[in-house]
Amino acid sequence: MTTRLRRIAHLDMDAFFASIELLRYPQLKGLPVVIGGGRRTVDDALLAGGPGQPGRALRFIPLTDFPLLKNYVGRGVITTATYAARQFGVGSAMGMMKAAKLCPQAIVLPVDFEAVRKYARLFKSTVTEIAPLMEDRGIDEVYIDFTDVPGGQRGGGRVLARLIQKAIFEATGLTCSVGVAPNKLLAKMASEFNKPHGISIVYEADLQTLVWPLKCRKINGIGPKADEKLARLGIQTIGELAAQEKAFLVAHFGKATGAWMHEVAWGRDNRPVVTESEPVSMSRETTFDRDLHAVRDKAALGVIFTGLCNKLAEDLQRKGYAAKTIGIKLRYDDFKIATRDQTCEDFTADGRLIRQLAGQCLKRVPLDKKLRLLGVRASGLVKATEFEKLQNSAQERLFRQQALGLHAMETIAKTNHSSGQLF
DNA sequence: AAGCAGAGGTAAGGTCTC
DNA sequence: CCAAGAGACCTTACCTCT
Repeated sequence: MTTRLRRIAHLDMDAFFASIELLRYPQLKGLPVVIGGGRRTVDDALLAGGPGQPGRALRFIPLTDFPLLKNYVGRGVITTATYAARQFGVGSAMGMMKAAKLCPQAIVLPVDFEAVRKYARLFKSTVTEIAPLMEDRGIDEVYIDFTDVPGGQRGGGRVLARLIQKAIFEATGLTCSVGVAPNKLLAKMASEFNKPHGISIVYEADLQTLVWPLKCRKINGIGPKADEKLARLGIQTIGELAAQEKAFLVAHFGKATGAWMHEVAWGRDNRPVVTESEPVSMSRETTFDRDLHAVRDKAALGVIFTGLCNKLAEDLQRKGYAAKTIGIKLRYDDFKIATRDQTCEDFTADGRLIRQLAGQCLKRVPLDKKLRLLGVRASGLVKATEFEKLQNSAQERLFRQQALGLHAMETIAKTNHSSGQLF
């Protein structure tokens, strides 16, 4: 009996958001379609025409009635594009205006978050029914530990990958790509090898032939900045990265990052597949329709700021968390970002208190330039049940009640005082 | 009294990902 | 004026405590 090979799969849904729209509007199959545009509805953001309310019975809308990218106005970005649209160089995170220049004839649709969540639940529950050790990696991808799943070793994982791929298609009508490898790092790369609707199986011995020729940028964790720095050092491919002394990488990228780069270039990664995790922070942020001035647009900003705080408080309460640290984020018209944090004595999920703490942060940040974005963040989270336990412990209780009482009074006093001068 | 080392917390900025 | 929103994690600096 041979020992079992560690087999980790990475599963990535193909053009997830766009494919969901193609299920709803089959007449768009094969056409360039982009999904996105920020939080606005398509109707808000378009100059003229459109199919009306997305999500209605629109199967039979004539093609001429769909809104076109060339008519888009606003500040959004592309979330996903169909493969037909990608032919034109349009892709995720690209500004809508830039995309409109590349492919003006593309049809633009808003994200239907409800549908996306529904399909995400469906594909993930399909996966866990077959292979229970699944790690959630956002809305449209997961890692799966095949090692001990029946059939997970056959064909290096190909048999199980095909089974899961088929089950997902039957449950959702959507396709995905799967990579199976000895670890998460390689599995993630492998899932891209045969996109869309592909499977690729990678063994340790494939490192030099399949991985080393790839650009460093293909490593999950090496983004545009690190890639550019590597390029300046004359390092383009993962193989070239693997050829560097660890000490050299540490000297240029720091102790942690340098050592990590050396490891991943050699295909080494022992991170486990993690099925449960606690959130570290929650936030709400919004980009304004136009840049706002801290003094001139004081009233509008105040309304937005309070709204963000209240939404964040709702999020915390709905998910059952309280926060110890409240922070703000500003993006100025020149795209520079400023953040401020404030840690408080008690954990809170209260909109008024969050607004007050965030207001204090706002006083510590320069407000001379126009603002493009405003955000509020809660960190230092604790589960509300734990929070209540703390509150209910006999000695803590009295103290907390006194502190809360004082805080409430302070909050009212300070808010009344400061709301007039902030904006 | 001053200095140092290590741990741990807070704050600000930055990078990366989907 | 092309460049969203949400979240995780890293680095550096600074402070406090021991």
